[in-house]
Amino acid sequence: MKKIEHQLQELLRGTEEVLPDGRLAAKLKSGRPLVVKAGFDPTAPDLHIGHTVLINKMRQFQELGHEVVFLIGDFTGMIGDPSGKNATRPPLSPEEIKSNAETYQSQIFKILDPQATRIEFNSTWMGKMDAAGLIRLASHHTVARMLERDDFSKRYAGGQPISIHEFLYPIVQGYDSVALKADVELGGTDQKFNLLVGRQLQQDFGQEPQIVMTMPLLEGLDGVQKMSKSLGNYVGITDAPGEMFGKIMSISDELMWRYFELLSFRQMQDIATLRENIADGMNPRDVKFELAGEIVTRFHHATAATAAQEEFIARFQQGAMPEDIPELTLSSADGTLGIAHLLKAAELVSSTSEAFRMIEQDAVRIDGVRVEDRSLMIGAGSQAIYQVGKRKFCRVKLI
RNA sequence: GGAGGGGUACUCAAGCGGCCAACGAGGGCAGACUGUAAAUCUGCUGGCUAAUGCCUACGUAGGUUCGAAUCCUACCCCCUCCA
Repeated sequence: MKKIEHQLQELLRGTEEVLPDGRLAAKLKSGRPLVVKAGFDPTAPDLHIGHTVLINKMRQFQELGHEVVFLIGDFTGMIGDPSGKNATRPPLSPEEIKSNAETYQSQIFKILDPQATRIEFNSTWMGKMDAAGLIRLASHHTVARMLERDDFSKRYAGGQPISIHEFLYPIVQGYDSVALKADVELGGTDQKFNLLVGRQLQQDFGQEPQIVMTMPLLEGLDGVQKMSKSLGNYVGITDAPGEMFGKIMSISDELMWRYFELLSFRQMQDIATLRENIADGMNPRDVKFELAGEIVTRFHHATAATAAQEEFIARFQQGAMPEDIPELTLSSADGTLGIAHLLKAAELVSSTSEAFRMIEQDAVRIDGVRVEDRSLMIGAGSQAIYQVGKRKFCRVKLI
């Protein structure tokens, strides 16, 4: 194992908070592999790269020789974590939980070493616990402490309902740490309260309390709001290489450094060097290529990354058409079709009204030539590439 | 159970009988600029139509009126205060 200082430096990279202060070094000094736990609520089966910030941290622990436990909260999934939400969340069915958990596993091994990762389900111990046991467990925490949690207190003050079972979520999550004898628990900043409950329960159960490490929630492509599927500002880890590459290239130069810190496996020193290079006049775009390439390689292959970059250069720097343009054959009723209808049929626009707007805004091209006449009729037998804006293309054959 | 306030486009939020497909802001899209961006500037942002124009929309259902998002009635939902 590497030296303590070295381990610490790497482990602290990008972390939001490590509690309690200074205790991590002491744990590391014990010399034994630490049990590092991170729990996942099986609600969102499709991960985006924002979720991988945490998984990357797990990987670091793994590389340093610690025992990483990927805990799937199948039991807690039945409760539905209220963290960060101002409303009660509907619980999942056992079938949904099962299939989501499987999706998780297939996705995380793009980052974690499958051999060295321990996967646990908290139903293993929680499923066996009877009602009396749960009541006994619940006696370890108080309502007042529960209400310290921001979202609970807000809802309580705001007169919104809090179901009793929601109080059980942090308690069960905390008990997971007891069951696993966790040394460290990782989570997003929104998990801080739950993670701290784990410390308290461990102490009650006569264990040394775990170290709590929180990771920031990654900003989305817009650089402002948190990355989330519902906001559409995300990069999914199952996105196609070209799409993934393009999305990362679209982030601002400033945000790029944040992504380097939280998503790249490069050493911080390397990243500092890149910063210097840009200060010396290097094009930030080329550095962003490095980042995009690394991410695409991680979730696909190095060859896919190279291809994505070449395509990107061809398309945006040289204005070439993309290679994989969808093809479509349309038939016309009377041998001719209005441009607006054609664009709508090709799903390049959502309505003919939108098609007209796009034409008026100089956004429509046929084989690279701008369309200016909104009443343009396309004759049967023609074949051309239709383009709306910079990104939407379709090769349409009209018969 | 009682009293009051409110439900408007993707979101927030004006309008309070005709000039309203509905001010403004955010978001989104497009164009210019660029490094692909970001920032900035400009435009667009219900549907149908070659076009004049037509149709559908302001919680729901009716009504008054030449004419309603705006007035009336009933209903549904949300919020605040009291019990």
